[in-house]
Amino acid sequence: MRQIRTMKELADLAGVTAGTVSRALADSPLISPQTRERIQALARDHGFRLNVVARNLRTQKTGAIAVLIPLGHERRQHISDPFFITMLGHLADALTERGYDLLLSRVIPEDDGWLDRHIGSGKTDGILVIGQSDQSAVLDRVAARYRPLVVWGGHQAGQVHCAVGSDNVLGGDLAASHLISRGCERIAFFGDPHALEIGQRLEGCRRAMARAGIADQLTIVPAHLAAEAAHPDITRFLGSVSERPQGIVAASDVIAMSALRVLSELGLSVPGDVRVIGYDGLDIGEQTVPRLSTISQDLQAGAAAMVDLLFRRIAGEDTGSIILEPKLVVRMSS
Amino acid sequence: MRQIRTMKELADLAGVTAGTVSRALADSPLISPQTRERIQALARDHGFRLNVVARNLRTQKTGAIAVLIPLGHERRQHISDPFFITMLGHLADALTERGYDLLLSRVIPEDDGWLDRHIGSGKTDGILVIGQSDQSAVLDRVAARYRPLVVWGGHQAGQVHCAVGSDNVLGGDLAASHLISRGCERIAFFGDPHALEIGQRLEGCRRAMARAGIADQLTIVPAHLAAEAAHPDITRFLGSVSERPQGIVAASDVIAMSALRVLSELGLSVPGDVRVIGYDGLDIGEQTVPRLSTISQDLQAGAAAMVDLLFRRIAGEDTGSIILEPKLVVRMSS
DNA sequence: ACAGAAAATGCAATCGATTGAATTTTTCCG
DNA sequence: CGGAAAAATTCAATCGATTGCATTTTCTGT
Repeated sequence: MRQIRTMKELADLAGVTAGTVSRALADSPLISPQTRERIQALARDHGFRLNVVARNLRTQKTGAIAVLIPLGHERRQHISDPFFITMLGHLADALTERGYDLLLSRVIPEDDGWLDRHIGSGKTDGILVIGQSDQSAVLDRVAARYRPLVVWGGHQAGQVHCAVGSDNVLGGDLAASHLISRGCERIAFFGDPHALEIGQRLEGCRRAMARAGIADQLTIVPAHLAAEAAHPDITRFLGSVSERPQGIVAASDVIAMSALRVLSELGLSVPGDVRVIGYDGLDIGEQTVPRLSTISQDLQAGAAAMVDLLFRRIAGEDTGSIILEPKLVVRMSS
Repeated sequence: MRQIRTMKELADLAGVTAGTVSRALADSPLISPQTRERIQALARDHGFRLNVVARNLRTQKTGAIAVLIPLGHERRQHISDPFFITMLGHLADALTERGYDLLLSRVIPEDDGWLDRHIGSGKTDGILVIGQSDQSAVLDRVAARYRPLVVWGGHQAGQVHCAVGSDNVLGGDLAASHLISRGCERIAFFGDPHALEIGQRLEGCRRAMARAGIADQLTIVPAHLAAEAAHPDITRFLGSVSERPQGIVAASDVIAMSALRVLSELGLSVPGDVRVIGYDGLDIGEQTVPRLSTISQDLQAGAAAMVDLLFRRIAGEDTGSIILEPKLVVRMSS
C-alpha cells in the first residue's frame, strides 16, 4: 500500500476527482453519504494528511496566531522569564482549544519595522504581543491599520492599540495599603518606573501612602526586571540604606523573590524584620520561603480575554481594551 | 501610493514580470544589478512583503519547526512547568538564530496518532519533542520512517529515535556522592522512578550508595513532578517518617523547591538538619532560600544540540543520539 | 415511460511565488 | 559590421487544495 500524498492521488484511487475528495473530507453535504464514507475510509487507511500549506494559500487563512515578545527596554530579560512563560502557557492553552497553532517569536526591536515584518508575511491570522516594552508608539502606529492585534500590558489615555491588562494603579494601591495595615510606615518600591505598567503600580503605591499621610516615607529603588540583574541592585540598596524599610513593594514576583533572597542573606527575617509583597501572582510564589504575598493578576483570565478579543477582531469587530481587577493574595511574606 | 500585495503587482509597476521580481528580491545573479536595485527599492518604498505561504507551497519548505510537549504520564503537569519553559526558551533562541519560526503545540496523547497528525500536515520542516513521557513506543515507530525528529530525554538500549539528554545515571551518582561526602547516610530519593529519566537518576543514586556501603539506607518517595502535587506527597513522608533522612536527592529542581518549603514549614533548617540537592540546574534554583544545590544539565547546550541534530537530519544526514555530561553545582542547600 | 427537479460529481480557475527552459537583448571580437 | 557568446528577461508549468459553475446521474410524480 503506497503512501498517498495528495488529493489527486487519493481521487485517482477512488475513481473520482480531487474536488470530490476535497468535499468528501470536509463533510460537504454536496457529496453522497456513500462516497463520502468510502473516501474518508480510503484516506484513513492510507494515512492521508492534506497539505495545510496549500489549503492556507487557497483559503487565505493560516490557522496560526503569532505570539511576539518584544525585548526592548530589557535586553537581558530572557524569554524564560517566569512571567512570559506563564502567560505563554495560558495563551497556548487558549489557542489550542480553538484549534489554532501558536507561532512563537522573540523580538529584539532594532528598528520600527519588526511588527510590520510579521504582518503581511501572511504567516499568521493575528498577533498577540506580550508586554509593550518601550514600543508603544510602534504598536499604536500599526494598530491604526491592522486589526487583529491584541497586546498584554497597560492602558493609558490616547492609546490606540487594544490591550488587556490589570488595573496597575489599583494593584499598587492594594499592595501598599496592605503593608500599611500591617503597620509599615517606611516603604520601598522595587522596580523601574520607566516602564509603563510599573510606573502605574508606583502611582498606586503613592496614592495609598498619601491617603495614610506617609507619602514622604516612600523610597524608589529602580531594580532590574530580570532576577539575576535585580539581585545586585537590591543588595546595594539594602546594604547601604540607613533606615531599613519596614515594607517592600516589588514590581514583580521575580523581583520579590530576589528581595527575599537578599534579606535572607543579610540575616533579616521575613515578615518579622521586613514585610514583602510581590506582583503578578505567579505559581512560583507558592514555592518560596516564606510563601510570597502578592497582587494576583489572574493571567489565565487575561490570556483568555486576549484570545477572545483577538478572534472578535479577526471577525471584523472593533473591540476596546479590557482592564482586569487585581486581587490581593496574602501568604506568609507579609 | 497604493499598497502592493503581490509580486505581479510589483512587476507591473516596474514594467517587468513576476519571475524577474522574484529573482531580483532573491538577489539572483541572473538579474542585472540595475533592475535588481530598482525593484528592491520599489519593494521597500511600497512596503511589499511577499506571501510566505505561497512560497512555502512552491518550495515545499515552511521555515518553521514544531515543538511538541506530550503530557502523557502527568496530566496535571502544565506547559508552564519551569523545566519545559526553560527548554522552550533556549529552543526559541536557537531556532530564531537560524531564522526559523517555532510552532508550539501542547499535546495530550489520547491515541497513537498525535505525532503522525503533525507530520504530513506539511506545517513544519521538522519536529522537536520535549520529553518522552510515556510515548517512547510512538516515537520509535514514527522515527523509523520520519527523519527530522529529535527528542529531549533519556536514552536506552534499542531506542530508535534520536534523543538528546544528559547521563542520568551519572547525574544521580553525582548527587548522592555529594551528599555522602557531606556526611549523609540516610538518604531519601524524591521522584517517581516510573518515568525513564527519573528511574535512571535513581539507579545512579543506588550505585553511589552501594559504593559507600550504605545501599540499605535509601528510601524512595514517588513524589509527583508538578510542584502543587508534590507538596502533599512530601509533607506526608517527612511528617510520618520515624528516622528523618539526612539528605534528600530530588528528581527535579521543582520537587526540590517543594521539599525546601516543606522542611521550612516543619521548622527544619537546610542544610543544617537536612541537606537537599535538586536536578536540572534551572535559574529559579538561584532564587530559593537557601539557594539550591543541583545537578545541572546545561539546557542551553542541550537545546543547541537538538537544533543542530535536527538540521543535520533535515539535510538528510543520519545522526545518533547525544548524551551530555551533567555537572554538580554546589550552592547553599547542601 | 418521461419531463423536470434534485442530487452528485466533474471541470477549471484560483491563491502567489518559484524555476527550468525559451526567448530576447546586449556585448564583444575579428 | 556580422555573428556567436553572454547576459537579461519572459514564459509557462508547478506546488496542492478549494470552490463557483457546468454537467451528468438519480429520483420524483404522473
